[in-house]
Parts: sequence; structure tokens; C-alpha cells
Amino acid sequence: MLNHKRPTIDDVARLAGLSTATVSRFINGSAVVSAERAAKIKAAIQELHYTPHLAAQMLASNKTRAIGLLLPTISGAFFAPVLRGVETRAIEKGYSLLVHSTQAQAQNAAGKGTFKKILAEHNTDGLLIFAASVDATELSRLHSIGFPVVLLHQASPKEFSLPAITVENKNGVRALIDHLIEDHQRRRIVQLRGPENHDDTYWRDLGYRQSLEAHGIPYEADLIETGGFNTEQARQAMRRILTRGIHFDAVFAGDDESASGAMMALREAGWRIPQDAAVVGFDDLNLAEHLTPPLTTVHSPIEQVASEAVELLVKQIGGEAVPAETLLPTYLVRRNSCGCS
Amino acid sequence: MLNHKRPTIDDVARLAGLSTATVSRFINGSAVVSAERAAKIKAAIQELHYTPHLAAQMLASNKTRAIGLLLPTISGAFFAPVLRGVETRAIEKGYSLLVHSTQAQAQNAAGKGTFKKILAEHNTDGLLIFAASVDATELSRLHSIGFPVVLLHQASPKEFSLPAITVENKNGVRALIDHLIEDHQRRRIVQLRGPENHDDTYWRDLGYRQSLEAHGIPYEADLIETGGFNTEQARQAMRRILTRGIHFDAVFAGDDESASGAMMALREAGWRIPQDAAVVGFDDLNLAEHLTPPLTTVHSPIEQVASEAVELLVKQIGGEAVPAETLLPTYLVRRNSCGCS
DNA sequence: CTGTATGATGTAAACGCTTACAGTAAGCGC
DNA sequence: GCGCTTACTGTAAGCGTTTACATCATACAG
Repeated sequence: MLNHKRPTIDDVARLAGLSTATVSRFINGSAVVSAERAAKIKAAIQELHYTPHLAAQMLASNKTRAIGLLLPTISGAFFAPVLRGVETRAIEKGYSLLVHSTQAQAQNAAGKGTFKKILAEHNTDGLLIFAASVDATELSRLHSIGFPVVLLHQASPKEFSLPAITVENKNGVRALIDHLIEDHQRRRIVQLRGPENHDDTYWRDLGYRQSLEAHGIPYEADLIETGGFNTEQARQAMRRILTRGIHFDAVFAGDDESASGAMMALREAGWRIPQDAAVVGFDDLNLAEHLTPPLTTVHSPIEQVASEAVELLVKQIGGEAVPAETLLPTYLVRRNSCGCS
Repeated sequence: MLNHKRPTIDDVARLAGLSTATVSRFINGSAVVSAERAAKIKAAIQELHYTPHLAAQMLASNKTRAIGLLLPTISGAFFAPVLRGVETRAIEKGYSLLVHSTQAQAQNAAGKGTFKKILAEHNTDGLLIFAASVDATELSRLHSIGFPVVLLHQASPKEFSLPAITVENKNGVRALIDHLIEDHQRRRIVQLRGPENHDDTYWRDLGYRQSLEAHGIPYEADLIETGGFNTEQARQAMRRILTRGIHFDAVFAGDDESASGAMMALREAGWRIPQDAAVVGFDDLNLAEHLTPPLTTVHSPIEQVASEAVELLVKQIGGEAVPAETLLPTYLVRRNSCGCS
């Protein structure tokens, strides 16, 4: 395929009149090399356009200098910040990034287990696992072989402990619903829940319940639907709610993308936001600010979760201990969709 | 780090009472192995939980089974479909995906050239290069060594030919502006241009000019600003336009994200869309439909470009010839922001 | 029965690097 | 001058695969 046979470390060593060991040490900075020879090596590398063969480095050093990111699916506005956070920090730490969406794989005939072959042990030094992308069995296996792993937006299984990082879902939602109740006198608040296999769903629901309870408002099953953290699903969920003909004066959409869907459904039905119903989300994605009216939501440091996760992973790879659970703070962002001005 | 020393192909061979060559052939299906021994090998692999060491395979076979995706930056709603398209098709083809944002790298002290080390020749079998992520020198080098490359949303340099794939920018914009002029009688149409180093910018501008010209409308520099294919930049660009106090009755925002920013600026200034000014975008991202009013735009098959690009790359890797230029069709999507109902 | 394909398997040499180990030269205290 | 560090540098043995080549049955034509 390639025209030129690529230069190897031997070529560089020969041209510089030195041994491969010295060249290797210079390249990796793994030992001091005299200035004079360093210059020669540098020149030789330049001249030959030499780049180390990573596979060879991996094989010899038994390190891949790569981390894997496992996602359930790549879609929605949510994953851009995740990816950006992971990528930036990974590069910074000198790792390259292998991305794998487990959903694409599941649809594929090659099918389940593929990701193991592609990402697992041999190919990465560690794995970043996003909520709902890997099943418990596999997690358990990874844990049992002591493979470095960090869970994102997902709690560690009870049976064993894997470091997990996510945001303050419960308190964030608590503040959000409190605001709706206390500052805008809303009492019948629809909740569009996220996917059932998602930990964020659980905690957000808990925050919702706690806020209601604190204000003496009963939890009503009629006001609950599944929005799936997804615009289209949320839109349909909202339509179902509307069909029920029940009274409500606010909607907590689960996340911002769902809020967008909920708004559409409401508007289709002629509702005014926030007069007829306040709508609030969670995440504070870029789009939140651009909705009409601008969305009141909870700011979630998604990108920071991602880069912090890389940090934790790299620490683990280096053999350091890391906290079992990391929770990044969230805070309420008041815009207009709740009735604030 | 890992508890168990992992089994090698030798272990498998020993357990099965065969040679490593036979095991290797069985694993890769690179030659026929008698049914009897195949069974033995399979059993041995199972028993040992053997998985091939990819670095070793790469080194020995000189293939990585990985492709690299180079992006200028990972942000905005635009990259999610790109990534999804690439990822899905890559897996399908049996390749893993290395993602690298060249901007993150540029900011990094380690600095320029890093990506070469991480992604280039040795680590991937081919590269997908998104507009503006790699400079001409590097492209030229890749071309000169015959390394498989596909350019996305970027034309091939004139000096040499690299396969490129993008969408019908010019005709798409042409249809869009024609619509504004012919169906909505707009004649003073602001254009928010994309980044200057971006080919899409050039072609979209050309479509804009051609449409004006065809309708006998002069091209006015006053109506042009740089939106940078970016919400915030576009918002500010729009504000500058408003400050000029010039008359206009429509805005072609360059892309959908810019359209969102333009809408915000217009609304801030008390303009009604589309009555006071029509606003149109390009791409037809998810968000287009969710803006208020829903955005008239040009549908661009972003995900398809991405997956087609993988297809082209894999063909090249396999030694097949591929077309120098691929243009995927776009079409006008009329929603309300232009005045349609 | 010999000669020759044919098919399945084994042997061992790469692949390009890292790194343990073994020098070697220079500096220093005495 | 001697021995002991200190500071580099070189030699060569892996790392776990693939694969060209050799080998060895077996089958089949003549």
C-alpha cells in the first residue's frame, strides 16, 4: 500500500551513529541522554520523518497509551460535551481515545461481545463506561481482573465497587422543583422520566419526590410519563399527558432535550409557556438557552464529569487509588420557561 | 496491574497439542484447519479465556484494523451525527475508531504534530479528515506516502488528488435563496459566512451569489458578516448587522447553529421572525425543527456523508480505487422561519 | 510402483520496539 | 594512583503474533 517502507528506530540509530537503546531512551525520555547525542537523534528523526510504531511500543512495553470510551449510543446534544471533555483530557494526559458505541454493535450481526475484542484489555489501558452501555456480567469480569474502569453517570454495582462519577442529580432537581413550587406556586408538576436503566433517572425522580413531599404535595402517578431523555420520545409522552385531559401547571421534562420535545407538544396544543405551564429541564445544554422561551434548568457540568473521569482513570492506570464515588455539583439556572423574567 | 498473566497463543497451542501457526490460522481463518483440530483449538481458547493481543497482531501483520477521525473541534450539534455515522459504519466494517480533535492538541503544550504521533500511519490503516483539521503540508505528506485518506467537507488540494466527500452546498443554498426571493419576495438578504478556511463556506457563498445574480439583485458587502457556523459568533455577528442600521428582510445564517444565534439576536432587538426578517439555515440538524419558529433550512445528509466516507476509506485500504469527489444531494426543507406556514 | 499434485501442519524468522544487564569513561576523595 | 561513584551508552533478549517455507501424508494418474 505505502510507497516507502517506513523508517524504524534502527534506521534512526544508524543515521545518528548510536544504539537503538539510546534512541529509545531519548524518545521516551526514560533516561538522560547527553545533549550532543540528543541533537543528533533529533536531526536523524527529522531527516527520516520517523515516527515510532505504536504497536511495537505497545507490545514491548505492555502499555497501550489508549483509553476506551463506551457509549450506549452517540446521539443528542448530550454526547458532544462528553466527548469533548474526554478527548481533551485524554490527549493532555498523552492517551489516545478509542470510541465505541455499544448500541451500534448490538444491532450489528457480528453482535454482542464485539466490543470486548475491540476495546477490552489488550487494546486500552482502561475503560470509561457510560451509563447503560455495558451489562453487569461484563462489569463484573472487568472488576475481577482488576482492569481500570470508571463509570460515568452510573452508580457502581452493589456486589463490588467500581469508581463512579456523576452529577448531583437529586439536589439539583430538588432545587428546581422547589423553585417551581415556592417561587411560582406550581403544584401539579408533570415529570417525564428518563430511561429506566439509567441511574440519573432514579436520582432525579427522588429529588422530585422529596421536593413534593417537603411541600406536602402528593406524588401522583397520573402526572408521570417516560420521556427517555430524548426529544421525540418526550414529545410523544407529553402528547399522551395532554390526551389524559388532567390538570397540570408545570412540566419537569427529565432533561433539556426532553424539555424541547415537551415544549413542542405543548405549543402544538396551544398552551403558552410559562403562563399555562412552566417547563423546566436538566443539564443546561447549549440548546437550553436557545429555546423559546429560554429554558430554566439545572446546570450540569457534563464536560467536567468527562474530563474528571479521564483523570480518575489515568490515576488508576498509574496504580493510584481513587475515590469510589465522585459527585459534581449542579445548580439552578433560572431563565424564562419557569415564569422568571 | 492485572491479576492474571494473560494467556498467549502459545498457551493455546500447547493445550491443544498443536503449533501456533495452526492456531493462528484458525483464529484468522487464513487457511483451512481440519475440523477435528479446530474443535480442539476452540476448546483450548474457551478454557484459557484467550484473546489475541492486538498490538502483537498489528506488529506482525502490519495492519491496525483501526481508522482515525480527525476533527478540528468537537462541539456543536454538528459532530454528533458525524461521529455516529463514522462509528457505526466503522464497526460494521470491523474497524475500531480513534478520535482526535486537532484543536485540543493545538492548545496543548505538547502542541502541534501530536496527532501525527497518535494517529498517523502506524496507528491506523487510514484517516478521515474533517475540514480544517489538518494543514496542507501534512495532507501532502500523507498523499506522498500513499496513505489512505478521505476528506470530509473539504475539497482536495489542487496540487494532488485526495478523495473528498461533501454535500451539495451550492445547489442547496441556491434553492434556499431562490425560495426566499421567489416565494417570499425577499431581496435584501443578510449572509452570515462560515469560517474562512472551510470549503463549505465557499460553496455556500457561491450559491448565495448565483441566486442573487439570477434574480438581478446586487451582492452587497454590507449584508455580509462572519457567523462562523457557530451560535455565539452568529449572535454577535447579527448584532453587528443590526447596529449598522441597514435595511434587510432575510437572513441566511450559514448553518443551523448560526441561525439559532441569529434568531436570538433578532429577537433581542424586537424583530419578529419571519415577518420582519425571514431566517434560514443549512444542515437540518435536529435543533432546526425545535427552534421557534421552526427553521427553514437545507437538509444535509451529514451522517450519510460520514458513513460513506468510511466506506471509501475502507475501499482504499483494501487497495480499491475510489472516486476523487463524492457529492451527496441536499434538499430544501420548508418550515416556518421563512414565512411558509 | 513411481512420480506428482494436493492439503494440512509445523518451524522459525521476522515485525519494531523496550529494557535488564553489562559495560565504559570521567570525576572525586584519599 | 586506586577504588568508588556517577552518568551515560551499548548489547541483546524478549513482547505475542503472522507467514514464507519446509515437511509430510495422502491420493491419484500412468
